[in-house]
Amino acid sequence: MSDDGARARLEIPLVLRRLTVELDAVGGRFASTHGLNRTDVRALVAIMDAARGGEPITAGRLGAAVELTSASTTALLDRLERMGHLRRVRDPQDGRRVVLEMSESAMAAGAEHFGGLQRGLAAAMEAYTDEELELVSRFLRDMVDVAGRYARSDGSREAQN
Amino acid sequence: MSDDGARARLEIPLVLRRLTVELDAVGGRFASTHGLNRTDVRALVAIMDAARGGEPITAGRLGAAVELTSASTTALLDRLERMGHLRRVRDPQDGRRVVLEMSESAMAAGAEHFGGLQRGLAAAMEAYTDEELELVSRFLRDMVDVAGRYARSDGSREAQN
DNA sequence: GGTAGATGTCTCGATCGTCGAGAGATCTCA
DNA sequence: TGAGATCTCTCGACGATCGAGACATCTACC
Repeated sequence: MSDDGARARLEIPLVLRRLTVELDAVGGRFASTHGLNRTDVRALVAIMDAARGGEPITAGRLGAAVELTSASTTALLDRLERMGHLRRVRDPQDGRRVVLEMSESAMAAGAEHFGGLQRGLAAAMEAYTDEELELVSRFLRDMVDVAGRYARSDGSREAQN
Repeated sequence: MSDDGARARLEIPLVLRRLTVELDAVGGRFASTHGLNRTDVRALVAIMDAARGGEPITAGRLGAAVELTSASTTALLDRLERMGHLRRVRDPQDGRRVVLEMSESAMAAGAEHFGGLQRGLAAAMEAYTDEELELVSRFLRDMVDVAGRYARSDGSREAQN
């Protein structure tokens, strides 16, 4: 192994964590400029992700995603609905469920805030070739898999490969 | 641009966000297994980072790092100190300052929890060559720079290159 | 059909984290 | 030495979260 390779192996975990700190700070700034707290932002992200995936999320599943009790989830939704960031819609298929729809204004605010970051990332990626970006993308997906295993392992033993 | 390259350019921002979500979840699990909240974990990370850098952090600088008021920072430190995760030490050079030292037990708990993740990441990196990892590391540092600019830009205009 | 249990959301009261305002101690510099 | 700046802490208020439980709806079995 070359010295540079050894250095990269040590640095990458550190840089990954710094990256999460910085991206978290971007979210924090979005929160403060819109009068939201961190939980609210995490919830909006989860709702937007679900909407992008085609299947809007329900109140209960949102609570699980952001790790809140049902009482806290209700309060969270009250806040976001009162601010006009989402609508609660009764599921016609299952009258117990409440499905969540983000408002157009919330979508626009998100696009406005994170669009700049998105463009910055795109600009930085210009310095890389297609092949390099494919490699990076594959690497990042590997990291997501590893992190996902440790995030959800039960803690009684090491996460498995 | 090849199709795969175009796809990677679209995917990388998404994967980056998924990665932050997963790594955040790892931290959340650490929090819940140790009776901490997310702010506590962010604070411990900041304190540990500073300690690793050689210059232990002060109460005020920690508050700035985790974006809390001085009142909240005092309460945060009270919590962590009561749990035995840190010690407050008066700065002999400046009697107003309180420098923060993590306890050995907190360091050990962190190492135990995140060591598994670290080993998982190292194992995943085995599948890559030194040159590939150097590229990935460089790419991630670029992303940190971009994110850092957007995290700290004043919002009145786009962050500059 | 009807009933029992499971499921999803909400309400209520209590607790804890965060804030704004300001006090007290210490440092800096004229 | 004194005035202002800086750093941390205290106090009271507010808001986010929780646990327990109520209520409506769905599912499955008789």
